Parts: sequence; C-alpha cells; structure tokens
Amino acid sequence: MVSEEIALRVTEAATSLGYRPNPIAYGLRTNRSFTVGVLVPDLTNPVFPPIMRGIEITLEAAGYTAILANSDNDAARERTILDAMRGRRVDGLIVATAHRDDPLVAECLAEETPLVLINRKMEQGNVPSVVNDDAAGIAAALDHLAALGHTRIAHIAGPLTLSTAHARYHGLIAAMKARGIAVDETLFVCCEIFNVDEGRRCCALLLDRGRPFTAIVAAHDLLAVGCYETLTARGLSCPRDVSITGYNDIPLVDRLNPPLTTLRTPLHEMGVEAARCLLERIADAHAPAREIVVATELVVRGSTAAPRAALP
Amino acid sequence: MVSEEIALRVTEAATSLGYRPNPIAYGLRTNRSFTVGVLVPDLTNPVFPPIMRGIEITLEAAGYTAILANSDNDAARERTILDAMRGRRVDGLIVATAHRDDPLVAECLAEETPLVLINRKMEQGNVPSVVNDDAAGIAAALDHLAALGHTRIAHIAGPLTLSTAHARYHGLIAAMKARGIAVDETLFVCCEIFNVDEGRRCCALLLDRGRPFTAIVAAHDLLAVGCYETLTARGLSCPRDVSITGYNDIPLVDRLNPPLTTLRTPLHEMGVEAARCLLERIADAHAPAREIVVATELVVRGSTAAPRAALP
DNA sequence: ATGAAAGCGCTAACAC
DNA sequence: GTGTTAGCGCTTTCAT
Repeated sequence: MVSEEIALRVTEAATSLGYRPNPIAYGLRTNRSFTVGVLVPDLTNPVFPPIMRGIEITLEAAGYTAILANSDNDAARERTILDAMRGRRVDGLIVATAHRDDPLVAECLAEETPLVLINRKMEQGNVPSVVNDDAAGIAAALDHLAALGHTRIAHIAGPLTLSTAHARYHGLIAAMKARGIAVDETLFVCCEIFNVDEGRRCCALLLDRGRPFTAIVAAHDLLAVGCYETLTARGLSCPRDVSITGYNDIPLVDRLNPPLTTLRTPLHEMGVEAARCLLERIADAHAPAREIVVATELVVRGSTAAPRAALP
Repeated sequence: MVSEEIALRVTEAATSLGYRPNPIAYGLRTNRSFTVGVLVPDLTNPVFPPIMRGIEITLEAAGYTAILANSDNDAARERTILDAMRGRRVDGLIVATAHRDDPLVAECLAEETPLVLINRKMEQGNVPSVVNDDAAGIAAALDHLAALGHTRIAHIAGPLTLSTAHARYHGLIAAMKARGIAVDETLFVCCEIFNVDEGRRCCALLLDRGRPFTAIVAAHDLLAVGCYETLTARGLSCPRDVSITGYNDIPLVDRLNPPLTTLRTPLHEMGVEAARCLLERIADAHAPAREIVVATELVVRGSTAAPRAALP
C-alpha cells in the first residue's frame, strides 16, 4: 500500500534510531510475559545445569526466556519464589522441587498457571511431568549386583516425599522380591538431601547397624561419593569390601577412585522435553497432561565387583 | 486519613481477590524491569553454578530476578542473547563471557546499560568487574612446585583473549622469572576452551613436543582432568612422573585419583560481589567503576610431589 | 481494507 | 496534602 522504497527507508530509520519493540508494553497489553519460571532446589547439584540448558535452548527457540531460582529445599523459600514468579506474570513454570504431595504446586495449578514437573512427579492431580524410569533404572542396578553374586544389599534412599526417591525405594524392593533376594529393611536408610554429607552420614548409619551387607545402592551419585568417604574413613575398600552404585552419572564420577557404576539419565533431553511440554500447555491450557518417561542406561565401572565376604 | 478498619478490610479484600501488583505495568511506566541478564559461556562448567547462586541470592534481596543464558563461547549467539536481553529491557547485565577486547560489551556500554563483568575483565573502557587474583594464584602454584624442586614447568593456558587466561599466562612467566626459573615457551600451550577434551589434547601436544618437563600448571581444573587422562593413556603417572595443578577447586576434584592440587576461588562470593556492584551501578549509573579482586587459596593435594626425573 | 482510538495496570505529574 | 489525570508502548477493537 506504500511504496517499497518508503517501507525500506522507514525500517532503516527505525533500526538506525535503535528502535526495539518493547516486550514490556506488549506483555501489558496481551497479558503474556514470554517468560518462564524455573525452580530448582540447588543449581550446584550437577544434575540441574544440563537440565537447565535443555530448557533454555528450547525456550529460546520459541522466544521465551527463563528466570531461575533455587529453593534450597526450603518450603518457605519455595513459596516466596513461586509467589514472586507468579507476580511477575510468568507464562508458565518448570518445577524441579515438587514433592509427591505438594500444596504449593497444587496452588499454582488451581490458579491455572501452566506447569510442568521435571525429575519429579505428583501422586495426584494429573500434573504433566518429565521423569526418568526410576524403577527400571534401579532394577538394572540390582540386576547387575545380583549377577555379581550380591544378596545382602543396602539402599540409601532420598527423602520419600520425593517421587524419585520413592520410586527408587519401592522399585528396588520390588526388583529384589522379583529376583528372590531377601529384603531386609534394616539395610534401607533415607537421607534428607541428595548430597555428599548425607551419603557419608547414611553409610555410617548402615555400618553402625551391624547387619552384614556387601553392596550399597545409592539413590544419587553424591550419596555414593559420601559412601566412598565413610568406607575409606573406616578402613574399608570399594569394591573389595562393599560395591556401590550411584544414580545420574554426574560429571567426574567416572574418574573417582574407583570410577562409579551408575545410571546415566539424559538430563539435557529431559530439560528439552519439559520445556516442550510446557510450551504445549501454554499454547493450549487444556492439552492432555503428558507424563514423559525417559530411559536410563546402566554404566558399569569399577565400584562394583563380586562380593568377597559379608560386612561388617 | 481513612479509618484503620476500612484500610484493613480493603487490603484483606484485595488479597482475597488474589490481587498482585503487576510488575509489567509498573515496568512500562517506570522503564524498569527489575530484571538482570546473566550471560555465561556454559552453565555445565562447574564454576558457574556457585557464581549464579551468589548472584541470585543478592539480586533477590533487592527485588530483582535474573534471566540466564549460555553463549557456548559463540560470538554470534552472544550477540543474539545480548540483543534479546536489552530488548527485554533488563536493568543491567552480568557478563561472564567477555573477552579482553570485546566489541559486544563495548556496545552495551555505549548504550549505557549498567554492566559488570564476572571472572573476566577488559583492557579498556574502565568496566566494573569481579575477578580473582590470577597472578597471585598462579604464583602460589608455582611457588609450591618450585619448593618441591620442579624447574621444568609446562603450562596449559586458556585462550589468551580471556583476561583470566592472559593473567595466568603472564603471571606464571613473571613468577618464574622472579624465581630464576627458566621460561621455555615451547612448554606453554593455549587451549581453545576450558574443558576436559582440550586438556587431554594440550597435554598430548606437550608430550609430543619432546621437551622434558616434570610439572604442568593447568589454567583450569577441567584441563587438569584432561591431563590425567592423557598421562594415563600414555602409561605415565601423576604425580610420580608429572605433577599437576589446576585452578578453581571445582567439586569432586578433591576425590580424583590423585586428588588435585588447585587454587580455590570464592565463586559464590564473587557472584555476590558482582550482583552488589551491578545494583550500585543501576542505582547510580555514574558510580565509579570498581574492580573487585578476591583472593584465592592454594589447596595442596596428591597431584603434586617432588620430581623424580625429567620427561618425556 | 485502512486508520483512529481505547485501554492493558500502573506511576508521576499535576491541579486542587 | 489529596484526588485526578495523562500516558508509558503496545495490541485490538471499532469506525470509517
């Protein structure tokens, strides 16, 4: 409707004057911020950076940006953050802090904020989520240990309010029963947080209980690292005295002494899927709530071997 | 001016109706977004999560939130991201990707976007920055090696366009000269990126050059890990054949085989300082550009020992 | 089809 | 001091 040349000159002038469309004004009018909130317990847990990268790359392609916050496993902080994010009118939320029964998440859902859980799922409420196949993963670890000849197997679980911890705990018990391995619940202990200190503490607890075992299935690589330390401190050796498996295959566990047998989870891919899933729900709030389950892969390294004798 | 009771009832009604002040509208009016852009090369590099946490906790206390993006060391991506962030009207920028001479940063500065560099500084332009004391850190590593009796010392540097790499490279040379240690520049090699693969490659390169050395000063822990691998692959042992030092003390390097001697940098604290510095500049764009230098601490572990014989 | 005008939720400037 | 109004930059609706 206007001459080609004029149109060009206008565009040119606009850019040369440094014009940029203002997303704030756009957002005010359309009620959309093109912003997504990502809530993790603690970014220094090495499982989260790859997830975050997967999320970011996917959101970016769709014109969205992510705002990130750490809850430090503190419900009060989580509430503050979630409030702040909703206050900032995020278009959606990706939550890695959810408990199996999480009132904060339920609240977001009630407010119709599009939301996807990552590495967690909820019992109720049909909440979309992206998780790895915990039961299959832990069963693979058990298979491996059983094949090596282990029968007295201990487990350091995460907090059972977390779906991953819960699924691994019960998955392990189910797998043991399926293979006819005696389940001795005095060899099962739950940590408070997935970190090295807790691994150290829980391993000591297991040893102090005085029930013999030859292997520990840890629900997280960092817990396994804590076990290494306690064993060393007590003059025990892995894998000679105790075999250990971890979970997640975080960086550098392949270079520990011994290298850790663990389950590799496709963290980046999980981030990508979570972001995709969220974008779907932002586009259509009533899209069916998908639960995406990704496969894990057992990586056998030096921390597992045939049992020598039962401990302690 | 209005009765206490009415005021209370109004506030009550507001919250019960789910009223939240809309920061988008606020931002449109005031031209402030209370948002800060954080640009890192790669969040899966373990130095960045603690920095990010320090930034976040500080910004949060001031009512700001961070949006995070990874450039993957790609100038084109960096430009896109920076444009997007400025387009989103971030109130300021924290940049961990800057080169010593960085036109993109210069451009942001020219547009008067408040900006702080972290773990990087620029040669020109009086840009506020938070860095560790690279020269002192690398000198501490050298002192330690020299005290053990090393005189043939190799260096795997980072890309010299980065201020950290540059400062460590020249700091090492200066320290060697100061201690009367011969500087053989054929024992100095620069990597492209701070990661394990590059460490592996550069260590192989050093060995292939055929000049004898008994120690490697690596400019980053991940490079040191790469050295471990190449040495192992060639049937050499650390520290028996070659001592190695890293930089940053990232998680798990204390549990490698052998545990890595390295320089601990207070990453969280650096993040806090960077955010504080940025908030200052947001409050007053003409505040003096501070350059904050934090101290590092040498952590001696098993990867360094007295030299046995010169290599190869 | 094209263009004018209203309004998103808030603040700052302005009258009173 | 207190209440009113204009307007931030955009989209969308409504006249034309």
